[in-house]
Amino acid sequence: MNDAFKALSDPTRRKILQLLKERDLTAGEIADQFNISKPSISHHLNILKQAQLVQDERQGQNILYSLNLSVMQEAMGWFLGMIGTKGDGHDDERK
Amino acid sequence: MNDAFKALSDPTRRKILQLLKERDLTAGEIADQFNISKPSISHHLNILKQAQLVQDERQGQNILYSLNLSVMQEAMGWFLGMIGTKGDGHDDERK
DNA sequence: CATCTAATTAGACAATAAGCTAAATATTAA
DNA sequence: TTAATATTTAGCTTATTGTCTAATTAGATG
Repeated sequence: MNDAFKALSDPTRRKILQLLKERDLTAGEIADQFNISKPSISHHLNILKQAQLVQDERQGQNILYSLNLSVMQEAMGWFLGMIGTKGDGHDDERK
Repeated sequence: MNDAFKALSDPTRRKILQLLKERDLTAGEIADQFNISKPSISHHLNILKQAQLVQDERQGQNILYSLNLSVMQEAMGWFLGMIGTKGDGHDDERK
């Protein structure tokens, strides 16, 4: 979960996720969208993979990346908890 | 928005936000919850303030911090967009 | 005004992270 | 098996970040 937040803190990685939202892409197709060297993109992809935000699958010469939404949903749960009723779970706010 | 994601990437700062969810706290009260020096906490608070995730208000000798949920809601919007229908907005997926 | 408390600012330092080039691995194809 | 393509791994450099101590600012109080 901490890995996910760390991974999401980089704008390049967030953009990669947005690209993968449209469709699955190979490492090369992803790299083509950025002015960043392929090894650097590979590194970003690895960080996203560690955080379980993406999955990869070799398809012949290519490696196809796809979104893994389950961790993203977890992260969203964190926000929901944060936005929920102020003070929930501790103080007694009943009227 | 990028500042918000950056701010959220640190576990100490996320914990600060969770404390503030329960109730508004002074800088000192926040610092008391951590094994980290006051200046370091002050720095974290400043990052949260830059990201507009918290607000501060001086009250006499103390400075009271409180959550600002609007940016958090924006960030959650990002997740909602990500979790929404795959490929939305670009490919034609009508059946 | 002198002093005490609360909090921040300044400056230093070690660890982390993002980027690059060059080299290595894996797969396909000639 | 040699060559070509796709991707990753290794190693390095620079920038950013989290932490600390010491010094400063701001308000409250004797």
